[in-house]
Amino acid sequence: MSLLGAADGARADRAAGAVALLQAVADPVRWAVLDILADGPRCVCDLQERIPVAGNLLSYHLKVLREADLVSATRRGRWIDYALVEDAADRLAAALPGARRPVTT
Amino acid sequence: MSLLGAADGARADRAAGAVALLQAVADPVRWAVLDILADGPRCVCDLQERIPVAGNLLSYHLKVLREADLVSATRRGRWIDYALVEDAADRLAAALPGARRPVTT
DNA sequence: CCGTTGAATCGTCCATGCTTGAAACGTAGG
DNA sequence: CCTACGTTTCAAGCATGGACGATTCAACGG
Repeated sequence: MSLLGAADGARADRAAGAVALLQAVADPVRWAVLDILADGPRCVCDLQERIPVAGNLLSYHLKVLREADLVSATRRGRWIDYALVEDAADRLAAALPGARRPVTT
Repeated sequence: MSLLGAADGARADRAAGAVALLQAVADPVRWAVLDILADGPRCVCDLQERIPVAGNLLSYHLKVLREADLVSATRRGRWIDYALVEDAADRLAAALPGARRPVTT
């Protein structure tokens, strides 16, 4: 029960996952990626022309988002399409402090 | 127009403030503080007994939250009460990527 | 095959933010 | 006043995450 006192069990359970999720979003590049993907799936090359950062750097941030289970990647020939995971928006909303519903890990 | 290409003006406008807000929340201590304050105002000593971190450290994180305009502090005698700013929840919800409404700075 | 393109991975460097300990500040009480 | 308490501020140390360059991988086209 990492941070909160033993009395706050339920709160502590939400905390770890919620913070991890928010940390994934709280970066300029990753926020931009998610905001673009909110409009629908995009291939990496498409993201790259809208977010002016080095290709390898974008790849790094996509990996972080993948490991947070916020986006999914599917190869389409030479390209790779990224899309928001279906419940991404819900999980993020639930991760905000004070949210009534728990974070689904 | 920091990150997003010139074509994404509106998105870029939201980005900076949104990320700043999310960065303030994406920390275990600050998340715990906000989650507790969501139930109502609390004095620092009250927060301190529910979040087992050093006093000065808690004070540091409270300052970050103050500077993000998420919480307000008012002195009551020897103690200082912290409370969520009224529109804190709305501002946070609006800061999530894909949110339809812009972030009010 | 071989070159090219889209994308991911690796190794390294650097800055930023969290943590810690000590000191300072404001308030109340004896 | 002088002390005690609650809280903040200051001056470090330290770790971690993000940036960069070079390399690797996978798919397609000639």
